[in-house]
Amino acid sequence: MEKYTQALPPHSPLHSPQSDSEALSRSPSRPQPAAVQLVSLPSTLTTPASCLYSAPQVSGGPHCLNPSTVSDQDDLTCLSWLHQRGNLLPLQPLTKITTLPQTLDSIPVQQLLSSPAKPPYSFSSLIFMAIEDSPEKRLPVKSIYQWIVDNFPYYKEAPGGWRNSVRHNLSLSKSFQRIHRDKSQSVGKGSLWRVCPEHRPALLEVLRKTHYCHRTNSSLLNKRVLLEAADDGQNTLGETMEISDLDFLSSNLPCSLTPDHEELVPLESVELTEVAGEDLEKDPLADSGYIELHYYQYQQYQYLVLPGDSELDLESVEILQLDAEAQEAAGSLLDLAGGNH
DNA sequence: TGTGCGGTAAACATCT
DNA sequence: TAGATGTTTACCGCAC
Repeated sequence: MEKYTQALPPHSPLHSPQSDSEALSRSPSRPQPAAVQLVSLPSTLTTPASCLYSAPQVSGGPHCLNPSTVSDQDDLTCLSWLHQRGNLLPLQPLTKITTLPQTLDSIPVQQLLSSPAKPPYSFSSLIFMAIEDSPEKRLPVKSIYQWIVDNFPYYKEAPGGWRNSVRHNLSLSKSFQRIHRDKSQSVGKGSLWRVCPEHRPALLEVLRKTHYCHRTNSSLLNKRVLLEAADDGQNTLGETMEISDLDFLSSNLPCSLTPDHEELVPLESVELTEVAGEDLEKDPLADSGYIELHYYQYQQYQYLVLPGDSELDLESVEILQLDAEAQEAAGSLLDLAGGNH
């Protein structure tokens, strides 16, 4: 069993409604008073699907989210969450994830991702992410293509017209600047493209909103459905459940199947070791302006446990994660977090 | 209904 | 010369 913790600023501008994304795996629900939420997160999927659940499990992953490490980030343009997630596919395999097969373990990842959905991100966002994900923060158009293909398999099989759209966006959008290559180092065709610094916050905002909109539109976020499924001893997706306390884990039902005969985590066999168990009684960060998230690993699933008195729901957590990353990327984490630092 | 935005297609020019 | 790259225009659908 592994445990991951990370502290996040609770009052970001994103902490409001919710966004979506990898969130597929963490279907949101409003927390009951003094409740602990548990979310099982399949973690066996490998790239690119793993990014759906990668936040806590990628090595060094949360560093960009942890305010304590902000100062370690010399590069304020860091979008290392792109690296942490591996990609932003979370929004893509929605249909796949929501229709988990009988036995997740027995289904090849490739099959799960056989027909990825079109990413909700605009081409501007895709280009932005691609460029930001590059070490030099500048890329030739060809590398932008490659990044998109690598991170969004949808485009691997999509007709070539999207490349035209990428070029169209690069040329048309004021958010991107063309940098003429030094002839001395001219290798290959074309110029390098970079993100126009003054438009970067706007791009981040668009990216965040895309995240948000997609999530709020997701049926996965329908708490009622989840609760009803729970009442039936079922878990709609094997992803989210809401419980009153941790005792539930050791005492409640064995896993049951969803109407789709999805295989769920056998809860009765889960042993959660709260490394810092007292945290659940009183969050030592309660007055610090941060909340602490507890991640547990059990077999192929991960569990996220929130303090019961937290006013955050899972969507908010998701939002916070993205937001914290985006804020840091923008170099304005402290400002957006309300100066709790 | 008008407007803005994003996606797509196409034509054309330029560059390697 | 071919293919990649860059620019521009036009059209469509959607959301507000």
